[in-house]
Formats: sequence, C-alpha cells, structure tokens
Amino acid sequence: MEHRPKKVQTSLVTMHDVAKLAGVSQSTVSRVLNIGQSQPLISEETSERVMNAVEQLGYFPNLTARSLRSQQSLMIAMMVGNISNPFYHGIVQTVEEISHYRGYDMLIANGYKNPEKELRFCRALMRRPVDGIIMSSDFITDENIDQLIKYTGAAVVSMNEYIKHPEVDILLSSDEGASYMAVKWLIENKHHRQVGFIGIVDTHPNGKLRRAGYRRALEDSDISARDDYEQIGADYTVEQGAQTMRALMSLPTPPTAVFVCSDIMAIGAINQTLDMGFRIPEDVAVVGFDDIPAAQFIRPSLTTLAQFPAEIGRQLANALFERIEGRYIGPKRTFKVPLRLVERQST
Amino acid sequence: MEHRPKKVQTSLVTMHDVAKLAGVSQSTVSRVLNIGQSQPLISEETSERVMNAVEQLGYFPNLTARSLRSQQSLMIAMMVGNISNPFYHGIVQTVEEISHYRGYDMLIANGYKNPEKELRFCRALMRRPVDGIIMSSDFITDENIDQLIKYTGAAVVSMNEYIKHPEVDILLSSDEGASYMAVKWLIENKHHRQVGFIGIVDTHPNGKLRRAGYRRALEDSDISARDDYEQIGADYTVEQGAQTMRALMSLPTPPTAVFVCSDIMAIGAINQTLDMGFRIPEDVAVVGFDDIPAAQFIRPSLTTLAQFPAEIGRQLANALFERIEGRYIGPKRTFKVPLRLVERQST
DNA sequence: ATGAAAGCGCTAACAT
DNA sequence: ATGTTAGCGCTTTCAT
Repeated sequence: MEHRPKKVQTSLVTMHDVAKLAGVSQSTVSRVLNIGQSQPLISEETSERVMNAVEQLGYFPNLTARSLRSQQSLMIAMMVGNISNPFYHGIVQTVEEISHYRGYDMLIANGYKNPEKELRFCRALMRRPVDGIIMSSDFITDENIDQLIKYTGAAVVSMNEYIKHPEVDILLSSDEGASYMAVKWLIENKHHRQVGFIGIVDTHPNGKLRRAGYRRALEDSDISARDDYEQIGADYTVEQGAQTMRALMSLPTPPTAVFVCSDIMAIGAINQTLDMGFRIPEDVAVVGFDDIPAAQFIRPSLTTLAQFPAEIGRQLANALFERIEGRYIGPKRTFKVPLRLVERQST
Repeated sequence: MEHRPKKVQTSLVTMHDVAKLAGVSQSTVSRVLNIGQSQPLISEETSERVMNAVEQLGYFPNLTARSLRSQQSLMIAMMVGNISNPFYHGIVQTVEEISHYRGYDMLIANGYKNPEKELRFCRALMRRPVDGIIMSSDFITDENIDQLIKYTGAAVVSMNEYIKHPEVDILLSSDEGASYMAVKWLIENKHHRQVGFIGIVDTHPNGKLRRAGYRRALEDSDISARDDYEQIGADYTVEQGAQTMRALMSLPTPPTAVFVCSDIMAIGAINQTLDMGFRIPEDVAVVGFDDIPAAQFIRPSLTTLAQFPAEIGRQLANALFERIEGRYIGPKRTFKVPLRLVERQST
C-alpha cells in the first residue's frame, strides 16, 4: 500500500480535445455521444464532425468521470457463495451476458460462507456505488442491505429466502417441489416402495426443503417414513455420502432406491455401494441433486435433479435491470425456478 | 437503455459534511483519511475530531470521485477463458484474495475463446481504466494490449505465451516438462514400453507442448515413436477421448499405458476402455492432465498432472501488484509454475 | 498544521 | 441547435 507511484498520466484524449478538433463546444460533444436521451437535437453536420474527431483521435469516454457526474456506474456487483461450485457457473455466465449486452460491467466476489468476506463485499459497495447487486449470501442481514440501498441507491436481488427486505427481489429454486417430484417418480415410475434418503444437517437451509419434499412424497404415496431410512450427513462431501450410504445398505432390509440431496454425496454413495458388492441400479437406484458435471462422467452416470442455471441467471438479471432502469418500482417479488429430472444410468 | 430514471441521489454524506461537523476544512479531512502517504502531519486533536465525525455520520469515501482525481481505480480486471473451467477456480480465488487484501476490487469477464468477447473486454477497460489486468486470452493481440497500456497506464500480466508485449509479464505452467515427467514415470517406475498418447489438434497451444513432452520422454528412453500410438482429438471432450481411445485399443498391439493431454478426454478414454472389456490399470494404465474435480470421483480414479492453481494465482497477483505499486519497473518477465503428478487408481 | 482553490472528465440545467 | 456554466466528491498544490 505504500510505494504507490503517483500516476501523472491522465486520459490521453478527452472530450475537450474532441471538441477542439471538431470546432464545437465540449458539451456539444457530450450531446452527440449521448444522443437519444431526451437531448435536444443535433444538426447532422456537427454530429458528423464530432464523430470524425472521435474517430481520428481514438477517443474513449471516461466512465469514471461519467459516473461521478451522473451517479450511475454502469456496473453491477455479484457475490456468489464459491465460484468453484458449478451451480454458479451458468448463472454467472448468463448474468454476465445480459449485463454486457446492456452495457454494464460486472464486479464479482466470493462469499465463502464467511461473514467477514460477505461484509467486506458490502463495505466495498458503500465506497464504490454500483447500479445493481445480485447476491447469494449466508450472513448479510436485512439491515446491511438496507444501509446499502439507502446509501448507494442500488437495486438488489437475492438468491436467499432468509432475506426479507421489502425492496429486494428473491429468486429461488423449488427444492421442495423438485425433491417431491424425484421421489414420487421413484415410487410411481420405478415402482420402489423402500426409498431411503441421504440429507444434510439442518443448518443448511436447502437441506430442510429437500428433506421435506422427500417426506411429502412418501406420505402422498401412503408409505410410512422409517427413521432408519433417513441418513443425515454433516456436510456435502464424498466421504459423508459414502458413510451415510454404508449405514443405509447395512440395514437388514436396505432400501431399493435412495434419494441423495447432493450430487457430491451421491457420488460417494454410489462408489461405496459398488464397493460393498451391490449393483446399481439393479440392487439399489440412486438419485442425486444439482447435476454437477461429474454426474455425467461417473459410471453408472447419475440420475439427478438439474437446475436451470441459465434460467436462474436470466431471471436474476431481468429482475435487477427492471429495477435499475425503473421499469419496475415496487415491493419485493419472489420468483421460483423449477428443476428437471435428468434420467441416467443410476436408476 | 432507454428508461433510465435520473437518480437525483448523491452520496449521502461527503467529506464536506464531515468537515463541517468536525469544524475543519474539507482538505483536512482528506489528509486525515489518507494519512501516511507523504502527507504533512496532522495534529492529534484534529485527527481525532475528524475520525469522530466520520464515525458519527457513517461516512464512506466515494471511490469514484477518488479515482477521477487520483487516476487510480483500486480495481483490477481479470479475463479468464471460461469460469466453468475448474482450472481457473483456484487462480481466481487466490487473485481475489490478494487483491482484496491490498484493497482492490475485481472486475471479471469470460473470454469464451471468442474474439468479440475478448475485444469487448479491452474496450470496456479503455473506458473504465483499472490499475491492473490479468488475462488469459486467445485473440487479444500485442497491439490491443499496447493500446490498453498506453491509454490507461494499467499494468498487465498474461497467462499466454503468444503475448510478446515487452511490458507484459507472462505466467505459464510447464506443460512440456510435466508431460515429460509423467511419461518418463510411466516408463521408469511403471515399466511400460508401449506408451500411447491422446492429444489435441495443434491449434491449441498447450496441445503442442504436451505432445512435445511425451515425445521427448520416449526419445530419452530410447523408445521409437509410433505414429499409430499418437491419436489427436478435435477438442477437449469426453466423446473425443472415447473415440481416440477406441482407435488406440483396437490396434493389434494396443499400448499398455496412455498419456492423455486432458482429464476430460481421459475420462472418456477410461469409460470407453472399460466398455471394451479391458481392465484399468491391469490391461492399460491411463494418465490425465489438469486434475479436475471429477478425476477423484470416477472409478478407477484418475492419475493425473495437477496444476497448482493457488501458486499460479499468487504469482500472477504478485507480478501484477509489483508493477502497479512500482516495485518492479522493467521489461517483460516470464514465470513458470510446475505441475505435480497425482497418483491414483488408473495407473 | 491547516485552509483556499484548482481541477480530474464528464452531464445537464440554463442561456441564447 | 449550440455555448456557457456549475458542479459530482475527491486529491493536491499553494498559501499562510
């Protein structure tokens, strides 16, 4: 932080240079360049002279100056949980595409389920106001968001149900419904009656929903839930998947199908099952959740609930830009994106 | 782009407000806040009064204004090939961490091997100057970079050998050396003499290096290269891996080991081999390149050459900040990061 | 040690 | 239709 050399350099060519070359005033140059925004009209001729000068000098407008003056940054910020989680890839890509299309750049940060990092993100945006914010957070509070909105005027969209701020749109995957669908499908289309479940501790909000869907599907099919068919892992890891599956398959009457609330755990479960000498799907069918890339690579490939990342990204970006551009002004909206079952070899 | 509502809102609290509350001039507030940078000294008392006012008003410095004035953005930009490529995850994370630590935010974009997108990235940075740029590009030319540097004064670091600009540091993985090491290891430690190779068309620069390493290892071991042992895929896909492996294993004397220049292809190759009734590693050993997450998940798990993403990120960020902060001023430097062989079940 | 003032490059209200 | 002018919030001379 110390030795920062003072850059004397400043923009090589400014509106002033363009104006001089074109023989007009600087504000005329601004008008020509920002045409269409309820500006007074510009004569064909000046407009052309200006554009020529722009071309000739290789002029680029300075967005920093523009932002300072117009209180509009042409930037959006996005915080994801962890960019190495494949779930975010399609979302980030779609948001990026839409943002670029609209002329916005994208600032990005990882939250890492770390309160410090998440707060740092907020603080960064208090100092460098952006026009819109998309976040997937675990610790950011409604008050943090409120401060952000009040101070910077940014539009905010969240991917987390726990955010209740009245001006923040929420976008969710329908985890409960998708789980219900998958389990129902195992029962009705694949004729399983002994369906096990591998979940995740309740501190993880999605875990609860996915388990709820599983239970509802059993109930709806008049299958009584068995405690020993519900295994709960400590975290989303291959090892936890293997361990919980071992418990399940060591039961006197092991399930004939298992719904696993995450692909990573499902992969651990599959490898464990094969190691124990069972066949998949003949002895036991396995369904995962997320459709990570590896789901197609493993053998047997994994039947799983796939997100629609592009759709999620599209809805996030749309909701955000509706607010940024003033096409929607109003209270919190909640959007749900469905999932689809991708049938592969494990069922 | 049309309906943008005019934000009248401006920073809620500015240096002026702080100054007024503290009973000092605005420039004094600035001095207090930017202490240490060859500023004249400030009296204990004023300093304290100012800090109190800052606290009391909840003041945040406006980085946009600061940037405009100081010609320093406290932002770095990073372009990766494709954020869904796991290769970049650790790199991005490390760069982010170091940047945040130094007080910089990170703008990000995907190049997608698309000339348009890559150019868009450059154009965006001409308008919104950042202090440093890290890029992994395929089409950006030395002239593009030169323009960027001349116009914005940004420091630039590249992950691509083809960039020859005299002020751009280059960071490379030692693909040739790593390939050599892996093949040599197959020959010497695993006693293979018939080692096949699955590569990628020469338009992909890494492909060339990985093949070169393979050939050099054979030569060094006095094994004559066989044309039919070298299969070249059209792209990095599971399908191409399977197809090329089928060709290899259909040979009258198939290789007893195959070095595949990418994990994705290696996974295709493994599944194909198993489908053909061969055992791995008993009939044929397989080594991949990259160590993507799925390499651990598949069965048999994949022996592969692993990048050191954190190390790559660290070196990229260090080189960049050395230039940004003026701790290094001078010509292009080239850094190499080694890889390591991760032995798993496929060998 | 502190204040006054200039100006970074731009937009927009106000003139003409 | 175009020019003049006043800032946006900050850093940094230049005074004192």
